[in-house]
Amino acid sequence: MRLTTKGRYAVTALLDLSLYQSGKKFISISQIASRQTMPVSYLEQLFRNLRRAGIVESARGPGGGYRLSRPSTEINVSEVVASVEDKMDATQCGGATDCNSGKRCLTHDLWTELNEQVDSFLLNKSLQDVIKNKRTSLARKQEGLIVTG
Amino acid sequence: MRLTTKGRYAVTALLDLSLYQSGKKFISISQIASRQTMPVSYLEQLFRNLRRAGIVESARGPGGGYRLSRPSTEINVSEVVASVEDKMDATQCGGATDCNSGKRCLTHDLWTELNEQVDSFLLNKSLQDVIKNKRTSLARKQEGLIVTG
DNA sequence: AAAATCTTGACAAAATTAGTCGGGATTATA
DNA sequence: TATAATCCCGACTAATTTTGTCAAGATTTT
Repeated sequence: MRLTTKGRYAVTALLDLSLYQSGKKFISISQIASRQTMPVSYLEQLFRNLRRAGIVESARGPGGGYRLSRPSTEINVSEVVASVEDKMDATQCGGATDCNSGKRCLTHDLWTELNEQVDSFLLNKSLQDVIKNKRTSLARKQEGLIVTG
Repeated sequence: MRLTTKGRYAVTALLDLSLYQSGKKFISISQIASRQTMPVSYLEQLFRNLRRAGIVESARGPGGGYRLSRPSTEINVSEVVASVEDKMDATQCGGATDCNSGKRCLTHDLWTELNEQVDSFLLNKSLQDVIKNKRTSLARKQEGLIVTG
């Protein structure tokens, strides 16, 4: 799971959509762009990926635009980020188990584990969670552990 | 907490040091470079930062080199990464609480929380943990939680 | 027909990261 | 004291990645 500003823009754009989309209405890219001060053509690029990933639906022509294809409670941040970022492997060895002349490179498991950690965090965050700024129950439990553990 | 190949190189180099340093002997950069196939001059740059951060000690002249300034159980991955990476703020708004005309930007808390998550993971991993490829007790507890919900 | 909007691929600009280089300082050893 | 090994430093360049633009086209509503 790679995370650059691209992924962050995508999440922000979708949150904007969640907030301003009433019912099944479509929202145009230019509206989002002006509200969130992002370049229109860059957003177009991102929405292309979001649509292919089945996260948003589109309609052309006047009155057209984009809308979420599922309720915001059913879309998690991980899939949003993944849809716009290129794949990265955090291990830097192609994920191969024999990356260091027959045996795993020293840090292989470390980065793999970190990756899992980040991904499970984002998987458990729905767009709605972010909007309500509410921590997931998973997050709360983990925080508890960090304190006591 | 930013994480690029630079930070990963630093961790790998220190693991090499942990593995090949016997007693208080110093290990030269050129040895590490050839074992881990990393450019000498790039390693020099990293070790400069590691030394300033108090993670390694150095000695010049023949027989000189670097050694850990603490046992590998007392050095965590987070500080290693932080010592070579420039500061980044994951929130993309300077960490200010009023990043979006008076109120926090939509994703502010999300990225802050993720950041904390990653950092606490790396903080709880010592170099020794990585070498032994053993999961920290924290990690085990978190994994348990993920499974049980 | 006209205007609004998405769709696409290729391209360009900017920023970041990775890595180099030359010269210097220090220290052990012969 | 000379020599060689090694760290030390700042500035620079090269490579890569990310960010963002552009032009032309396809749909759809009015």
